[in-house]
Amino acid sequence: MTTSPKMKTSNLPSTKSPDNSGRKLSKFLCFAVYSANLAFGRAYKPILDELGLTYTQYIALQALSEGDEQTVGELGEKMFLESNTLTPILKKLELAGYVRRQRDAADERQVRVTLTSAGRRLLDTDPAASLMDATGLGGADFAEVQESVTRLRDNLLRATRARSEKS
Amino acid sequence: MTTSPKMKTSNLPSTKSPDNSGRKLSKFLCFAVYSANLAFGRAYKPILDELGLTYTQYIALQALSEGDEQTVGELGEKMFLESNTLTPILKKLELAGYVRRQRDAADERQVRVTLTSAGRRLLDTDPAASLMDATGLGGADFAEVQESVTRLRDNLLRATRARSEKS
DNA sequence: TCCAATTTAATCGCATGCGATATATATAAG
DNA sequence: CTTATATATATCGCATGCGATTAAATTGGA
Repeated sequence: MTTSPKMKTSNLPSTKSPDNSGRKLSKFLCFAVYSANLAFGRAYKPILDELGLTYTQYIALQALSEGDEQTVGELGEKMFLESNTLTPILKKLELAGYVRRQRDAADERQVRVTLTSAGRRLLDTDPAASLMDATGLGGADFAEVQESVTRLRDNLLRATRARSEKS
Repeated sequence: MTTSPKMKTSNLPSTKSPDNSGRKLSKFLCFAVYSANLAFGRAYKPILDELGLTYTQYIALQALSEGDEQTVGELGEKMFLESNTLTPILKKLELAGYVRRQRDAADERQVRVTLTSAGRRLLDTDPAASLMDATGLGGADFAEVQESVTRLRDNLLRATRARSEKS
């Protein structure tokens, strides 16, 4: 969260300032991302409801389609989540029949997760295809926004990691 | 969520296809936004922990700084949330002393919410100032990404709204 | 070999989001 | 005036995220 550097100086005092116009929510990049994420979830909802999936479950299936026999940890690296969040989600996907979970025989600590044929079939229908239009972005803009947001994410994670290592 | 149209055709069969390279998570705009939102939350966490605030509570305070005596509904329009989510958050902020909540005398259905002087003081310290660097974006890029993501959000919400009205 | 440190998942508690519903107030119809 | 409808907020249940802890398996060192 940040105000632009320019506004910052003109915005400092405010012990009594009734003028907070420089602090509008719309100026915050973090809020843009926060609310865009809510908007994506709402756009997906009607489609995923029909499939009995949640947004996160759907993303997990996509991540699982990248490779068979992934461990929970590997999946977590892709999704930026850990087992505390993933385990309950994967159990639900298993119960729904989209995923198979089993301990690795060579290392019983790990759990290997793989899409079932039902899971693969579901993704092959490309349920979210209709949402392309909803973004209002042409192919070029789409790729551009996708790339800037990804870079932003990686910058934030790198900075956060650096901070926590310093302490 | 979408694969690029080009890849889609080359990706259809997969009854046995081990090649799902066209379906990589990194190709999904929704995942970029999803994970960037997680990254923002993690970047804010150490700062907000010191203040005893959560990320959403912090955003709510920012929204409240835009005007005094906002109703829950008005705040919800800014944050894209409704009373089911906001009420518990506002009660916590009230308990923490950053916010005042009181029924509107003229219309007892509404609740007016206003920052206390403690709440205003907290925002005046600009706790998230240090995160500007973490974005890795210069002022120009910052504004540009902010604007594209906001437009994306508004497109999605408009499309979602249109769909739900048609049904 | 034996045992302490490490690694991987899973569990638990708390704070959102959100659909569905409940409650209280205000407004409109008759 | 009385009642039906509409509106604003709050409550409840479920599904994430996430810090803290636990449990089980593996690894490394004495």
